[in-house]
Amino acid sequence: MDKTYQPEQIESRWYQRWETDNRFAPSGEGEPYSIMIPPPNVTGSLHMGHAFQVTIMDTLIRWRRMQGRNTLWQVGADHAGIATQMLVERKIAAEEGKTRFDLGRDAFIDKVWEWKQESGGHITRQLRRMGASVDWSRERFTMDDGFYQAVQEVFVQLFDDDLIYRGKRLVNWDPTLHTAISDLEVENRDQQGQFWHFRYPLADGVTTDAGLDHLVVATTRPETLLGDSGVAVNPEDPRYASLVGKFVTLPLVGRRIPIVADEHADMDKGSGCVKVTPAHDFNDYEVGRRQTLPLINVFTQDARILERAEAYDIQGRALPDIDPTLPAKYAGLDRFEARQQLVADMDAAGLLEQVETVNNTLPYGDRSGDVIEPLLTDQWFVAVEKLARPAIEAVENGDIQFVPKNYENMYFAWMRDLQDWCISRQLWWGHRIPAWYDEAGNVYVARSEAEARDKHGLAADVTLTQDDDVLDTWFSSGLWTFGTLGWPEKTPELDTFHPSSVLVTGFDIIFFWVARMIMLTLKFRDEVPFKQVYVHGLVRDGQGQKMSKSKGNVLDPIDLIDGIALEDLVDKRTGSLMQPQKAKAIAKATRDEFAGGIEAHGTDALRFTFLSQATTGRDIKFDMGRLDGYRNFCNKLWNASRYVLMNAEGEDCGASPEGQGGEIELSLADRWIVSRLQQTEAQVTRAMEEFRFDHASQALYDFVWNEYCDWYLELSKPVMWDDEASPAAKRGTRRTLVRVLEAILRLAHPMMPFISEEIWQRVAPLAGKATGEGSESIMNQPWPLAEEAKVDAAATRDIEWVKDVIVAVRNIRAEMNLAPGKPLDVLLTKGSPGDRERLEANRPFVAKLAKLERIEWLEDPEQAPLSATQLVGEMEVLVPMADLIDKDAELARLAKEIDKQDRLIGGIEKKLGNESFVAKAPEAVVEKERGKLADFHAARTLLVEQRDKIAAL
RNA sequence: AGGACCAUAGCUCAGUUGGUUAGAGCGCCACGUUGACAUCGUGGAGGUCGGCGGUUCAAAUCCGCCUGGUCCUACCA
Repeated sequence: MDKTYQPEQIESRWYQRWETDNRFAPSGEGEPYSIMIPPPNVTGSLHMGHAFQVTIMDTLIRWRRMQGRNTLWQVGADHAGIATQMLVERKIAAEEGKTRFDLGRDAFIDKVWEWKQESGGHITRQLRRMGASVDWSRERFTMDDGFYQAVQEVFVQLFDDDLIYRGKRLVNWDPTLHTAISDLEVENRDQQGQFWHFRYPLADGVTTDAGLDHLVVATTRPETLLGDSGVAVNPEDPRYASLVGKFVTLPLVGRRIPIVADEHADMDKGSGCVKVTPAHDFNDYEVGRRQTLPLINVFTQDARILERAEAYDIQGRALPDIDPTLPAKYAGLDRFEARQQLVADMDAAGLLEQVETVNNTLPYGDRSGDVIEPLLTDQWFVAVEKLARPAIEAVENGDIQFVPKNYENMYFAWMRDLQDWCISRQLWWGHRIPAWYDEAGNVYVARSEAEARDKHGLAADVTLTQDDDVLDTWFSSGLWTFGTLGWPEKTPELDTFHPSSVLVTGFDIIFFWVARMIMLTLKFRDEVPFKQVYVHGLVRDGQGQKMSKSKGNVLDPIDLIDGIALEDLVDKRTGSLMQPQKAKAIAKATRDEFAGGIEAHGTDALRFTFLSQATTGRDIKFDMGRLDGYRNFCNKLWNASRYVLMNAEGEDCGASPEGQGGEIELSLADRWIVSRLQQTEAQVTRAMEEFRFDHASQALYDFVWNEYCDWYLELSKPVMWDDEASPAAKRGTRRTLVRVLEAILRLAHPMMPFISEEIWQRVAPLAGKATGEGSESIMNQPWPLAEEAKVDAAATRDIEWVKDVIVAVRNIRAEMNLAPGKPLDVLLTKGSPGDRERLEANRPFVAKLAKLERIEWLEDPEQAPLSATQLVGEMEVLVPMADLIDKDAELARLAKEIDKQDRLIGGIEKKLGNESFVAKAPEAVVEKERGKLADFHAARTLLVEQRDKIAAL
C-alpha cells in the first residue's frame, strides 16, 4: 500500500469493476427496498445539491443491500421541457443564427434529440464519479416511448374521468418564452414602482356625493386601462352607494363601463374605487366573474398592444357586441412603452391626479427572467380537488411519512389551497397533448388519431389536427415511480418495487413534484408512490449564501473530488456571466477564499462531509474545513490499515475458528475494542434507521480515530513488538486487529464505498473472509450486526483505568514541561487492591504508552518524595520531581486548581443543602451528587497537601 | 399580514425523554520526526448556550414575550 491515501487511483477503478460485475442490479432475494432517483435534467450537470442527494441515496441503498434487501435504485433523466428547449434555442441562435421557427417543429425537435445524445451522458458520468450504485440497466428517460405511453394513458383517463378540461383562462404567461407557466414557476421579486392615480370621468352628467364629476382609481399598470371593463366600489361604502349601476367613460378609449359593488374594493385604500381589468389581473378576473363583466384582452402574446381588443365572457365565448376599438397610437407598442405613452396622454388630458412611489412585488418567470403577464389563453387544466383529497389523507393517516415531520404542515397548507393545475405549455419539446381537433374545433382526446376516429366514429375524410401544445414537465415526472417500472403494462417490477421505500428530495420541489406524484400515483395505482419522504436542505456556500452562477460562488462537486487550480476556478466562475461587470469582484473573492486552488479530496471524503452535515432538514453551509478533515480521516483509516497489514500479512491471524496455528489468547485491549465495536455497530445502525447520517458518520469517525487508532493500535504494539508476548497472545491481537478493521470497513462502506472496498480486498482474507480470486466485493457482504454477548463492561472499565493512568502521566509531563519522549519513573500510592491487580495485569501497556522506565508501589504515602501528582480514582500517580519544580509557577497552578475544586464543591453543597432538592429529586440523582462531592473533596485534599509540601520548600 | 425554521467556542455544527464539570471538527497556543499516519502525535486556551420573564428541587433543553436571521404563503387595485 502507498504511504498516503490517493483517492483518484482507486475510485475510477472500483466503480468500473462494480458495474462490470453487475453489482448494482437487484439481487432478486430478500425484502424489496427501492429508491427512485429524482430525475435530473438530461442536459444538466451535477451540482452540489445533486451530489448531496446522491450521497444520501447511495448510502441508504448500499446499507440496505448489505442488510440483504432486494434493492433497486432506479435511475433516469427528465426531459425538462422549458429548460432544455431554451438551451437548444440559445445554441442554434449562437451557432446558426436561427430561431426554432426558422427550423420548424420537427427539425427543431431533431436538434434537441441530437443535443441530448451529445450532452446527455455528462450527468450520468458524474453520477458514476459520486459512486452512485444505481441500476444502469434500467435507466429511463421521461421522453422514452414507453414513458410516453404512460403519459398518454394518464391524460386520456383523466380526461375521460372529467379530471382534465380545456378552457380559456387567465394564466401566467411568459412573453419571452411564449408559453403558460404554473404558479410555482413564478418568482415574486420586490421592487420599487410607481402608483398612478387617474381620474375616470362619470358618464351621463352624474356626480359624486361630494360633487365631483369623476372617480379616482389608482394602478401600478396604466397600460391595462385599455382593457378595463368596470370600476368597483365597496358595497358598504356610503360615499359611492348612489353611483352603483351608473357608468364612467373610460379615458382615451371612450368605452362606457359600469360602476359595480364588489367587496374586492377596499374602502380604506386610496379613493376606495378600483378599476377592474378581468383579462389582465387575477383578482379582477374574479371580480369579473362575480359581476359578469366582459373580459377584454388588449395584449398580443408578446405583450404588445393589440390593434383591436378581444372581448369574451367568462366562459370564453366571444362577445361581438363590445366595441373592440383601441386608440391606434398604441397598437404594436410594447407594454412598457405603452405605459409611458398612456401616462403622458392621461397627464395631457388633465386626468393624472397623482404619482406615488411605492414598493411592490412583480412576478417574474423563473426561467426567462421576464415579467409575467396574466393573459387570457386556451389551456388544459387538471381539476385537482378530487385528486387532492386522498393525497392529503395518505399523509394524515401515515401511509406516507415526511422526515422531518414538520414538512407535513407545509404539504397540508399547500394541498388545502390548491388551484387547478395548468398543464399545457406552448413549447415544442415535451409530450404532445393527445388531443385532436376537427375543422369545426371539436376536440377528441384519445391515445392516437386512429383511436380518436374510432372512438367518435369519425369518417376518414374528416381532417384532424393534433393539439400543438405539450404537457408540463411535471405532469410526466409525476408518474415517475410507476412509469419507470413499466406501467401501464403489468410488470413484475411494479409488483416488487412499488411503492418505493423512500423518496429523497429537497423541500423546494415538494409542491412541484412530491405532491403531484402522490396525487397521480394514488389515482392510477391506488397506492402511494413511496412510504417515506426524506427532505434535505439546500447546500449553501461557506457563508450561508445560496450558490448561484450570478453570485460566482458555485462549487462543482467534481472539483472538490479532483481538485482544481486557482486560475481554472476563477475562469470557471467568471466565464459566461450574465453580468460581466461582476467578474472582477468574483475573481477577487475567489482568490481570497481559495488562495491555493482546491486540492483533490476524493469522492469518499466529499460524501462523508455531506453526511456529517446532513442534520434533519436544515440547509447546510458547506464547510471546506470539514472536507479537509474527512480527507484526513480517509488517510487515517488508510494508514491504520497499513499498520494492520504490516503486522498481519503472512502471519497467523487465527483466521479459522479452530485457529490455524493453535491457541488464541485475547488481551484486555482486544476484549475492550471488540466490545466497543459492538456498541458502535448498534449506534451506526440506529442512526441510519433514523436518517441521522450526521450521527452515523460521527460514531464511525469517533470509533476509528479516537478508539481504534489512538488507543487500540497503540495498545497492540506492546504485544506485537514485545518478544516476551506469547504466540497465543500475538495471534489473538493479530486476529482482533484484522477482524475489527474488517468490520469497520463494512460499517464504513455505505458512506465511503471506494476506500472501504480497496482496503477490504486486502484485509478480508486475513479475517477469514475468503474472496475467491477477488470476485467478491464488500458491497455484497453482510452489514455488521452488534452482538450483545461481546459487550464486555469489565474490560471497558479496566481499559478506562489504564487510559486514566497514562493520561495522568501525560498531564504531568505537559504541566512540568517534561519532554514527551523522556523516560520517567512513576510511583503509585493510596490505591485499592483492585488498582494493584489492574497494574499487574497491564504493566507493559502502561509503561509503553506512558513511556515509563519503572512503575512502583509506594506502601507508605507519608514517604512520598516531592512529586508532581495526579489522581486516578482514589489512587495517586506520583512523578518524583525534586529539582525540577518551579516553586512559584507550581504554587500558582495549584491555587488555581484548588479554586476550581472549591467552586465545584460549593455548587454541589448548595444543591445538597437545598431541602426540596433532596426531598423531590430522584434518589439516584441525589446519590450521584453525593458521589461527585466526595470526588471533588478528595481531589482538593490532594491539591492542598501538594501545595503545603511545595510551600514548605 | 400569516406561518415555519434557526440563534450553543473565532468558524461549521452535535446536544434523544429537563439532572454532563456543556461536546466534536476546523482554527489558535505550547511541545514533539526512533519503527501506520506531519493529511500526524501529546497537552492546552477558548462558551454567563441571542435577551427578558415564567414553570420546576433542577432549564442549552419546557412555556411566554422581545431582538436578530433565513425561508414559505398571501397581499400590495
